[in-house]
Amino acid sequence: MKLSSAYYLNQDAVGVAKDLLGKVLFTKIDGEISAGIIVETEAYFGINDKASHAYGGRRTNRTETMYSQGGVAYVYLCYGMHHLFNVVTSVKDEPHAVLIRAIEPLVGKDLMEQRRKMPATKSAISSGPGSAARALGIDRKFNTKDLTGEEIWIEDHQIRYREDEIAACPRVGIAYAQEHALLPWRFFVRGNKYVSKPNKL
DNA sequence: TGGACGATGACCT
DNA sequence: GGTCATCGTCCAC
Repeated sequence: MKLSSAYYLNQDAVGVAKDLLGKVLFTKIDGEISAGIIVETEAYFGINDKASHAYGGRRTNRTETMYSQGGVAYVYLCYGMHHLFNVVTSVKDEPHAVLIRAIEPLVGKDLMEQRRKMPATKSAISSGPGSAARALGIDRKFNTKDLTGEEIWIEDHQIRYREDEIAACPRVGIAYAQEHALLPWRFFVRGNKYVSKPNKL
């Protein structure tokens, strides 16, 4: 049920990004559990990906997390106010990661409503990477945490989507990545209301 | 050591 | 469609 450490050693972050759709992301904070179905992801593919923080092999205090062996959380602050959560994949020193861009609330909806100060019926509660992380209570303290531990983990609930239910399109907010901005490394579940905009092809 | 800049979202018209 | 909040990170000085 809980994804094992072996799952995260996969060296194909694009494949993992697609495979994570339908998996369930859990957090347990102060004994309280919340979880959501992953419905939107983006792959950041190693040192040759211009959109990645690790492009060109850049190694800094922040990016060091991405160079860890797969199976840890990479969380960083974006625009001074949003915590973005990534799943680190692949082997040590290969900085691949998958950004979780949206979840569908599944467990602990009341907790999410408190954190987001809006009803769980409203799609904005967990739509977009900043909102999804906040709904689950993920902040910078989760950076480098083990994804097979007791605070944050991912489960396989046998939710499977057909090929035609999954869309692949260019990633969001990375215009600076030039030609790499067009790579279809964003995946989402078609028609799911929690998918962030733009949610059409 | 300072200043530009985000893998965004909320609220406005 | 437009504006702007807000701060850690990175690199040029």
